[in-house]
Amino acid sequence: MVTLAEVARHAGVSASTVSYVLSGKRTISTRTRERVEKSIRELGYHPNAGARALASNKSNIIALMMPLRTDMYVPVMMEIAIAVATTARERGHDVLLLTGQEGPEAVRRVVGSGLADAMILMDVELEDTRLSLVRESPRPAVLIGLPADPSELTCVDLDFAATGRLCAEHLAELGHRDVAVVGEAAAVYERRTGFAERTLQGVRERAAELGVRVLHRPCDGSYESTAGTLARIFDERPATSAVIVQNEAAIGPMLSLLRQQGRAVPEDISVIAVCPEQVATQQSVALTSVAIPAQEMGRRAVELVMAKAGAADGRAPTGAGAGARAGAGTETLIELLPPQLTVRASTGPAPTPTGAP
Amino acid sequence: MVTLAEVARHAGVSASTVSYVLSGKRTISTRTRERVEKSIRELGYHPNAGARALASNKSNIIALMMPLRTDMYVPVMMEIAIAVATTARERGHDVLLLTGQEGPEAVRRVVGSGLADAMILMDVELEDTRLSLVRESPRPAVLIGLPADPSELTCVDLDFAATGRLCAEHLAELGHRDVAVVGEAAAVYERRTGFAERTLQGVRERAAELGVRVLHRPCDGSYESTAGTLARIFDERPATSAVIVQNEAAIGPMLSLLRQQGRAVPEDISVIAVCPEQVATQQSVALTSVAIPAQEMGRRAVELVMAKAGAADGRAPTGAGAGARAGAGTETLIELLPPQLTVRASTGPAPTPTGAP
DNA sequence: TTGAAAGCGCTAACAC
DNA sequence: GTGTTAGCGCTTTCAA
Repeated sequence: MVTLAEVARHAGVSASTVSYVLSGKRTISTRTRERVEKSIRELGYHPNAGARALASNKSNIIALMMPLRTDMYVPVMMEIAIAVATTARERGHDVLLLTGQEGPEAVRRVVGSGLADAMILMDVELEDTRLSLVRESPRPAVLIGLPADPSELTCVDLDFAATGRLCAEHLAELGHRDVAVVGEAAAVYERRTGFAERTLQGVRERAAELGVRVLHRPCDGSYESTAGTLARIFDERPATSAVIVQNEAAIGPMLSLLRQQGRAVPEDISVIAVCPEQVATQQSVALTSVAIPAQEMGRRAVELVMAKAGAADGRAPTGAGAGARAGAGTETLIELLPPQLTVRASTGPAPTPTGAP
Repeated sequence: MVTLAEVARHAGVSASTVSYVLSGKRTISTRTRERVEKSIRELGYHPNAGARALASNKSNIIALMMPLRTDMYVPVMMEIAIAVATTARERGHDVLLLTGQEGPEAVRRVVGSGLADAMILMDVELEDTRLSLVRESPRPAVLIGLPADPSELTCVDLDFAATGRLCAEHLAELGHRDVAVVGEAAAVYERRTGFAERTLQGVRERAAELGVRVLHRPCDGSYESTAGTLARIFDERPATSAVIVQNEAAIGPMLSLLRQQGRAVPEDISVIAVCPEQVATQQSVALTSVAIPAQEMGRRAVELVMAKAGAADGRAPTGAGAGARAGAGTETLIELLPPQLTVRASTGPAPTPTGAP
């Protein structure tokens, strides 16, 4: 294994010079730099990660904690994870993958061992057992999702309330007066991240303002469940002319069922989905949708967590020995990404009650 | 930050004793061990990962390299990743997530820096640019997937040829004589992992033996494409009474289309899918399927890579200074997981050509 | 059964 | 602009 010392000898300089060439924390003459870089290349030198972490007290690793549950729509998780990994690499960091399996303990372990410099937690629940640990952690953390009590935390999420409002508005403008919401499974509403409730609240709020009636039904996403949900909706509100779906699994079955029932989209019924772009465009009808900006969420999470890490480094101007907390940051910061509605082929004007115009 | 030295002082023992209590590499009297463990608990000690890696030359980290492309069926990737992470944790390791973005370079970086002790590569292509690096790497690696030339490599994959044979057999036993294969997108067959070809070959081979005719058509999984594929199939082989689908995206549309065409499953047409269990069971008809054992693949990959790491450690009995390679292992090892077919509601006896029995 | 001490490879003062 | 050097916290001989 090639060490920094060997590179130094090979280039005829001191170890610190090599180190500074690598870090750029000191100005080096072009001549020296080039010599060092040449040696590095010729010897095939790679700085040892462990030694670096030990000496600098920074691992250049961000821990990403995935949810334990798998009832979440997986592609979104994956897309976030990939965005996190990509963004982190752009900024010289690697990503450590933690599953929910280990539970809150993982936070302690990773932070305590100095394995990671920072954490990103996905799929945060309203009452998340990891939160107290995060608040006490000396390392910066960012949540993807919005817990019931976000105080002292940094959170990134889609603005689901605005999403709901946007959907209601779009349909109202098209003249719809009876709108149904096909939501997530009932269990999601009970124990979970709250995004479902927030969307629904947004829909109701704006719909009320615009004189649109809203009927909400949860749906577990299976074919049967979707059939049942649709049947109930048209049973209870025969005048329903538009559906907002916030449940990726239910989209396919729903379109299939509408087709079977002879309801044309969008002539007889309009459909808006809250889902990733890919899902919206790959259906039998291209869906008008509000995108779940998975990539952006992942990217912003990394940016925020690294900003916090930087702030923590910068602070405590070497000498003020008082503070106990290293500076994970105590401020509450909630970043809600603005929703964007893309009109495609699944929404159109409300059908006129009977016969011709 | 609590260090090992502090724990030692607190427990009234030497640093090495604490270290050995932690590693179990030396017998410690119960009395001493308990005292040390108590101190560890009371002080909230966590061994520093960087220092450990530096001193022991092992990071206890496995790198997991994900594919760059996203046209792979994502949930399977995710399931493998989670299985890898879980299994690794059970064995005291963490997982570093690498995306394909960085390309082969990532292999060099991670191995060179000692950041990871071993690597697992997912979604290996037939001609994969990472392979030469892997062969030369001093650290053990395991591939998930089977490249064209697996020599000197360790690979885990589902036995897709056997999968194809199993499907052909099942349908033949039910009396089907004309079978169609709805496959992956054409692009997949051209540039990719070869699993699609292997399945197809298995189907053809066994079908030929059993006197069953096979028609294969690629399909990109969109609704339109699936419709086109189905139309062609029934056009060219009106007697087709069974379909084998190896394309998760095409399953939903296909069932929907068959329904529209008034073809009942399984009375008029039998369907077998090659897909994860979850996908098979969540359709409008529970599908007879061969599972993609994502979890098992992830688990085995970790087990194999750790076995190789262990072997590399054990070998070179301290003194035989000759060998250059650290012992990543030069033997070729291919582990093909046996497929398992689960009969559900989508396959049944072939319909009799005309009218009654 | 336990201690003492020599590094592991790098960073970051501190000197010049 | 560059060199010297003292650690970072742990593992692991070697010695008792």
